[in-house]
Order: sequence, then C-alpha cells, then structure tokens
Amino acid sequence: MKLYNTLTRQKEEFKPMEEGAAKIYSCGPTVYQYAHIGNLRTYVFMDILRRVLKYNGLTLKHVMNITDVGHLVSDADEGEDKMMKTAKQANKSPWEIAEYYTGVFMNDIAELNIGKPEYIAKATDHINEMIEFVQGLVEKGYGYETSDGIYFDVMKFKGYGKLSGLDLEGQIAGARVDVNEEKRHPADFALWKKAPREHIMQWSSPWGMGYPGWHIECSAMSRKYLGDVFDIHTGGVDHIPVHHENEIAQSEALLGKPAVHYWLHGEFLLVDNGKMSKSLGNTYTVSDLKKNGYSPLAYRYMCLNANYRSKLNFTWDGLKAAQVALDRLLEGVLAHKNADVSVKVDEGLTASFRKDFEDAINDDLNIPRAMGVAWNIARYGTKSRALYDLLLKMDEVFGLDFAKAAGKQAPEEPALDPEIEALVNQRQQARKEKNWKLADEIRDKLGSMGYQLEDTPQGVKVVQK
RNA sequence: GGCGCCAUAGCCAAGUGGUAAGGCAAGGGUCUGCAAAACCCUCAUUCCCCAGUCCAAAUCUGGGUGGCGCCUCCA
Repeated sequence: MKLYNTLTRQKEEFKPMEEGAAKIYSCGPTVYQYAHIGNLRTYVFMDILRRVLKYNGLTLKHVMNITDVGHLVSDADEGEDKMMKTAKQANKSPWEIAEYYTGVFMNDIAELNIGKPEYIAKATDHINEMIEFVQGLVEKGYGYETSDGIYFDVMKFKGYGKLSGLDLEGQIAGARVDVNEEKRHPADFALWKKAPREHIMQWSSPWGMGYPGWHIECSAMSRKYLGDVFDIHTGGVDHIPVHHENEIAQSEALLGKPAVHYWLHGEFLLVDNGKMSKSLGNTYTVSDLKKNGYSPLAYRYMCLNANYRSKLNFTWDGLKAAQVALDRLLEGVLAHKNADVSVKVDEGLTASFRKDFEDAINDDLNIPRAMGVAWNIARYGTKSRALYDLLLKMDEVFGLDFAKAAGKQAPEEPALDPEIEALVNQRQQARKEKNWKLADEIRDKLGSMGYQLEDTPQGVKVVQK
C-alpha cells in the first residue's frame, strides 16, 4: 500500500519496520472543551488508516495521547494553561475538567465508529518520562535554562524546518517582537516550564517545581510505548509547522536519527467555505448533529466521501445529502442480504469488485473511490449473498455498520404520543372506508406536527421529522 | 513579505498522459386511492482562461485569472 508522506511530499510504498505490524502515534485531543466535528474529522482519518492497515493483515501498536496539561493558550510560551483557564472558569480542578472532556471525547469517537488506539496515554501519567527526555536533551547541549524554563536551541539542530519547509533565517526577519528576551532564537520552544507558586499542576524536577512543554509529551510518550523509532505519525495539518517540527527536533536531537518514517496529516474541515471559529458559532459537536436529526455515522459517511488530504466543506445541506445517501446505501446492502441463496454471480465479477476496492484503499487511503465501488455493488442488478459478503468485508474499512444496519430493517418504533397514535388510527379507519379526503387531512395535520406517514405493505410507518 | 494548496456538472467529489467513478439535487417512470419511502432510467463531446509539448492532455510545461490555508492557538 502507498501512503503520502508529508516529509517527502510524495506517495511512498509503506514498509513497516517489523513484518506484519505497524507502530503508529497519533496526536490526540487537548481535553479542555468539547471536540467539534473538525477535530473529529482528523480522528476519522486516523481510524481509516487503522482499518486499512488491519485489512492488509497488519497488527497495530497504536498510541494516542490525551493532553491534560501544559498546553498554553498561546504557544509563545507565555500566557495561561488551557486546562487551568477552563478549570478556573468552571470552578473545578484541572483534573476534573480533563476527566470530563476525556469521557465526552471517548464517547464521540465511539459514536463515529472510530477505533480506539491500543494505548491511550495521558500526559500527566508520563511526567517522569518527559523529564528524562528533557534531561537527555540538556546533557547533549540542545537545551538551555532561562529564568522561566528549559528551552530547545533550534540553531543547534540543523534539520529544523524540514517538515514544513520553513526557513529559520526567514523566520527571524518576519518574527514578531519576542517578549522573552532570554530566548536565543525566536523559534526556540519550551521543553519545561518553571511554575509560579499559584500554578495548580506542577511537579518536581531537576529545575525545581514546574510542568512540561506541550511538544515534549508526544516525543516522550511515543518513545515509551513504541521505542526510539516507529512507522507512522499522524495529526492535523495545523501541527506541521510548529508541533511536529518541534517533535522532530527533540527526537532527532536526542536519538541522532529520525524517529518517524511516515508523517501523515489530515486536512481541515471548513464550514460554509470558511474556517470554524467560536465567534461564528459554527464549531458544531456530535450532539449538535444529533440534535438536528442526523446520525453520527452520516457525518462519518460525509468524511469518507472526500480524500483526507483535501479540505472538506461542511454544510447542513451536505450532511443531509450524506444522510440520504447512507440510508440508501444500506438499503442496497440489505437487498443483497435478502437475496435468494441460490442466486450466484460470476466469481470474476466479485473478484473484480474486490480488486477495485483494494486498489483504491491501498492508494493512499482513497476512500471516495472505494465508496464508488460499494455503490456499484449495492446497485448491481443481480442481488446475491456473495456480494453481500463482499460488502461486509469492505465495511471493515468503511466502518458504517453495514451488518448492523441491514440486520434490523424494522427497528422497534419508539412509542408514539397517544394523541398522535389516535390520529394515525383514525386515518387508517378513514382509509378503510375510502374516505380519502379525511385521510389526507389527517396526514397533512400530522405533517404540520412534524410526523411524516409512509404507507408500506407492512402497515403505516410514522417518521418523526 | 515568506511558505504552500486548490480550481472537474446546480451542489459534494474521484480520476494525474489514452479519451470524464460515485453520491445529492433535478426530470421521467414503476409502486400507491393520492402521496411518501424505495427502486429503475436520464442527466459534463467536456474538466477556470490562454499558449506550448505529444499520435494522444482534465491530467505535463509556461503565463494569466480566481479562491484558500499557514507564518498567532487550533484537528
């Protein structure tokens, strides 16, 4: 399979270090607020990567961090800690805030069928590993101490900027006035911060009480679980210029060699063709989607319809289209499931569909193309169990619950309001008496109340809008 | 100012040298008392513009135009 490596800017054949296994690290959430659908798109991408690797028979050793400390509001190494700020506002401890939002996040990814990485690593559980990492860098001469912390000396690391194509010299000229005059270079970043007495989260270290810099946590935790060198590192594109650049600097400085073979980045989700921002009120969450009557998997389907390296524009119309499409796709899956066992399709046909699918997913996770194959199968004239089995196999990658959704075609209807039920019965009676006028009036009335009626051969179906 | 990305039907979106996947919407049909839902059919001689390379270009090259991202925290 081929994957696009941000470092080399081209698709490369994926060759795991260890035959049959993949070691992966993914930058996880900072748990101080609800994750919005833009955040979640990146984890859908991470999940697709997991599923495609598994589909190809690889076992996964995958680590994702939970950042519950040390991530400042501004990355200029100044300002408040995000966790602390939220905690203060809510009058809770940072630990309580982290625990709450971690729980919500885990629930969100479960609803989106995003597989849980084998290791979920909380930053606060790995302070010692981080301190050791920083010590190592200081011993090698890459870290220096100032009055407020330990900083990484980017000028000492000759590869700085290779991931994003940044030019340090150019950066100096364009750099904003740096408030921290003790830093040797504006791009130098904190490895460890000395904590003021009122800082709630702090730990003892060789440099006194303090807390870790943001970037060090990923370097330290990936090393603990995956070893010095591992296969794949994922994250959002926004991490390329600073966070991942700094991770590379830290790890390579300490190890003397690259720690990561493939860097993969998920593109941003736009809303109404623009950025998501709190001021525009468009940072939607999973519960917002549900509140508007859409299933989380409809959003997943939407994400699957665009390449992870392209920007995807979210609109409510688009989500509606995704929901309709997903529902119809499941109808197609069901049709194959209900096919007569005696119906056979040409094995060459099945093999050809399967090949198209595998070629697509192995070409840098081209899920939109793979989805096209799924549609061609779903709408294929001859319905057969063999094609149903193939669709289920494909769903190991899509994660759209083909089996589950097709399994319970007639889900138990939620109990209707007695008043609604009475009207429905009244209409049925009118229909029996061929009193179409009354029947239609009742249907219109229910429609205006938000209930849509569908007369199926199995009886009336009431759909709440 | 620096770095980078993108431009394919009404909308979303594959295709990156061999003659335009797929979805939504729309139009027509089947079904239905009529609808709805579902299913079937139709739906880009053409890929922002101009020039070039080639037997052949949406795909490569040059120029132009129009969007966008990052260089501040962000997935």
